[in-house]
Amino acid sequence: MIRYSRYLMPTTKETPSDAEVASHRLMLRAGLIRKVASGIYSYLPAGLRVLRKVEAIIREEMDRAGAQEVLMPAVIPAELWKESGRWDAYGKELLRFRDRAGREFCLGPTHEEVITDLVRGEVHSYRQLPLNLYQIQDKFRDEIRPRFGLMRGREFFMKDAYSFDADEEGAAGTYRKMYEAYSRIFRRMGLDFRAVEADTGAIGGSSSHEFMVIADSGEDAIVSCGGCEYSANVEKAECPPEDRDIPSSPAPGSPRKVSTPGKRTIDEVSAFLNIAPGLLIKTLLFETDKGDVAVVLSGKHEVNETKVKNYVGAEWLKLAGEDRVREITGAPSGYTGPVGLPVRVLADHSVGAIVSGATGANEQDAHLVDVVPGRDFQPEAYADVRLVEEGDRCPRCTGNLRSSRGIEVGHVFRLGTKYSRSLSATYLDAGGKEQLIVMGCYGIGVGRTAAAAIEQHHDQDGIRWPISIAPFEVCVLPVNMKNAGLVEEAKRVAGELSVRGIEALFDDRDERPGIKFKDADLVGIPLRVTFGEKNYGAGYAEIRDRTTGETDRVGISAVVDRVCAAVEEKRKECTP
RNA sequence: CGGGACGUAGCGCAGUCUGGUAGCGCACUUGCCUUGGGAGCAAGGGGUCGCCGGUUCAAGUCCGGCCGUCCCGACCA
Repeated sequence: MIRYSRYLMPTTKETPSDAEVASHRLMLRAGLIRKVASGIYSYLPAGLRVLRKVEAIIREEMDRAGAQEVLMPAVIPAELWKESGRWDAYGKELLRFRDRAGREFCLGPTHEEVITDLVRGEVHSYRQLPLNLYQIQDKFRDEIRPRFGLMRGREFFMKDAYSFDADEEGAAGTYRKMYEAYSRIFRRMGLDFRAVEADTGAIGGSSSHEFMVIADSGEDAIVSCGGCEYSANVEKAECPPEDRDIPSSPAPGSPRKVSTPGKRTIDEVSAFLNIAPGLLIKTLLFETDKGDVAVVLSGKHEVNETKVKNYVGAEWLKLAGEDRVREITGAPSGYTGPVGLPVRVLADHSVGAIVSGATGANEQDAHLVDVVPGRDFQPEAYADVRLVEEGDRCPRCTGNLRSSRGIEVGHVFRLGTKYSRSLSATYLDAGGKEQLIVMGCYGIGVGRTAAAAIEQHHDQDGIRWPISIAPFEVCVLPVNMKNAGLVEEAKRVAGELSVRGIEALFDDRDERPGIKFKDADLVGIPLRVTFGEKNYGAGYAEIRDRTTGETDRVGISAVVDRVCAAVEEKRKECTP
């Protein structure tokens, strides 16, 4: 039993001005965290309790799935990162520094290098595989823009696991196991989530899923099918070739140039020429480390830069600036077209659906009409490079895609041999032949998961923690501290609850009842036992459910049993 | 890094335009009062006005530079 009067949980009535989203605001107001610097926080006692509970659930499920916990250092020598090639590739997010002797180090943003170094030193035989190691540890990423409190911090707790298998088949099995463990973990935290297909980004590897907690405040856009299980991050979501929904025959001859003074955007050109946006061939120029690329797609769609980047195989890519557009096309942006363009042209499938369209003339105030893809310009390929849209047909079935927003709380990757190759992690197979270890990696943001839970579980009064990760399960609240008998009785109940394995907060502060009620709601303790004077005089106390607001008047002798039953019930709701 | 905003007591803000003794609410301390949804009365404590420089008799206020913070974009657990 913890006494509130001695507990550092400084709640505030006022909202800190720099907190925008619910989880950030409520974590500050409930006295769970305090900011030290941008994206860097101290965890106060109750906040730490939440994190420890999240960690405990992760630990149990990782152990159940056969993983073993280790702990690696936050400080990592540069040599390992140079060996993997990421010292240069990872960019400014990697916080680097030197020790007194001038040796280079970084604070680990992720631990593929360290774990692979460990494993290559200890694992030499197929008999030692598979192996799955994880840790829950402080990470540092010098984020471009930290935001939303624990949602995107620079220093944060992450569970990161790394698996080592003899072959792809084994790795696929481990991946499935982790996928299932993750599903159990988030279900136990009472979260509404989806596992979505995702781009692999800087971590690399062959395939991956993100675990997204559905919330409007989420930073990621995802789509999911109403008819089947398909769901994906919009970065990744496939857009299969479309039917030619606007039948027409190609105009004979060649494109005609028309004057379009001052008309640069799709909407302007579409209105001016009276041509549907779907028949405009939008042309975007990109600069990449592999050279300039023009991407053409239907004017009704938007380009997906991740897909372009992956198709080109580029490390980086950016939309060409006004100056570069002029250099390449001889015209200001808004008049770019693929006809006669002196750079490689990549076409989205949607262009293949256009029999005859209009596009920029690479000349100020002019566009071309009667442009036939394949006749008037020849793209190097037709590929999927557009952004998915709500209502698109599902790539797996005949259903339609719905869009929503999500918070990425977990990410699982199949890494293949990316790191075992660069760091030479090998083993001898049964035939005595040297083989590369096949790896996977699996992350969960601990603080972010707690924040995501608040995003999904709060109301105007405060947090409504799922009991599995609440800082306390029950708040025992004597309304008047001057009434010695009442206080004694409340204290006895809080003590007995503790003895019966329930985490109770005893609000023994000499505050007015309103303040205590507000704080209990704000902090989000799932159950509250109230000892009021009238009820106490009649031999009763009250049990109130934070989520439903339901209140039961219960005889004092039955309170402990009733609370235990209610806690048990709530714990069950958080069982997968 | 590009765009926008902000920095005055622990928190929320006013004062800055138009230079002239630094204010309000909450919180905090003490006393009284009150005890079922952030009460009331009274008396207090708490500030290098983000930092450095400049203009001026005089700078929170005007000018210059720097630092920090938040929001929108590209990156990620």
